[in-house]
Amino acid sequence: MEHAERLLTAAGELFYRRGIRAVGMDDVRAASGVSLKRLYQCYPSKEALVVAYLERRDERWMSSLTSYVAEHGDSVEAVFGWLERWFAEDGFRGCGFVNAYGELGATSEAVADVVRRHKRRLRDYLRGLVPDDTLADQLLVLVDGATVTAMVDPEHGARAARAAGEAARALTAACPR
Amino acid sequence: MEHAERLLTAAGELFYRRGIRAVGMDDVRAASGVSLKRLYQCYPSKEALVVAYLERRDERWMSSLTSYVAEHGDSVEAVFGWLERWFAEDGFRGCGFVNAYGELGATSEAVADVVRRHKRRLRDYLRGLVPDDTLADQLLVLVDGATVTAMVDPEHGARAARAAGEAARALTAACPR
DNA sequence: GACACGGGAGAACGATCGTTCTCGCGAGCT
DNA sequence: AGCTCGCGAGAACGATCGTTCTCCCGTGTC
Repeated sequence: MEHAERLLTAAGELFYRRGIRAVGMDDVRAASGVSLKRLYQCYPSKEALVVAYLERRDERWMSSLTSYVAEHGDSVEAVFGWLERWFAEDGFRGCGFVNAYGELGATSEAVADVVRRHKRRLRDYLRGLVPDDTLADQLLVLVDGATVTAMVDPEHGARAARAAGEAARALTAACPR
Repeated sequence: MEHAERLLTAAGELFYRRGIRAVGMDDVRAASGVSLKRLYQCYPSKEALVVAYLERRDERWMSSLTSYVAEHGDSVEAVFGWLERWFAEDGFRGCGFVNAYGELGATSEAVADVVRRHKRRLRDYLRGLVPDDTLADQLLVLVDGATVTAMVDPEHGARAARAAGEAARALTAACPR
């Protein structure tokens, strides 16, 4: 069933770019070329589609980050190099999870859950890169903060990423090895 | 005309807690006690009400932060002390501007603008607290990152604020005075 | 060829939204 | 008292949403 795949690709694009509530199920149908009937066979409700979108985004986003960082010697700096590239991508619009949480976190517990899981996974991954728990918390804060700053002010996204990266380097260097 | 005030108070509460698109104009009417007719006299559209909400939120949020920090000797650490208190407030749900941008930034240029102005004002204020431009960028990233982390994981909001505060202190100390 | 069936296109449905309109009451002026 | 005007309550309107249903055609099987 490649329909689910086409649906997730189209829905992901739309949800991320426009915001979730701004996208109707008929928009997803039109963008994916999958009929409404089959859409509801694959995902019985919009909420289910949204959760699937976020779960797929989690997988792809995390694996893109981790493989890039692994290719660069698992260094903390590589995390911010990856961020800088991400911020420069066409259609970058901040963290899809934070945006989803702001929109639906108060309404849908399922959405809030998958966002929390994603952030926990990210923190756990960062924790593996550094020798210290507090440092992992700080890295997470820097990553999310740089993402927010780059979203609101796309022209200075690179500056935000570099400032965060320098902060991370300084903090890491100051930390006992 | 105190109607505008009552409207902004009620609308602000609802928009912030539930998300903007989740709140109907009739919800605002019910919560404020102001008739629909007068609502549209004060704010000719929902977008106008949203913009007014964000502008008022900007004023109050900034003045709460700046007056607290001023009372604590204009120290950078006070910024994060204030954040920690904010995160612990009932009904804290992250940065209203980031949430609004994620929801409506792609749809409404007016909303995107007021969010950008707020973040620029915040950065300018932080710039006055530190001797360095890059440091101001880093502070902004830390503030927004801590806010996002505290929103998604409210139990560890205080931990995020303290980690960010320690990061800020370390970065400030490392910076030439 | 007859027939059952699955799926696509899109109409239909009920809810809700932003916005406007109607109606009727009550205060203030002459 | 009579008249006017502003306002509140809420119905109405048109659009749009999530979801379901109808209709019809193409295909595979006997």
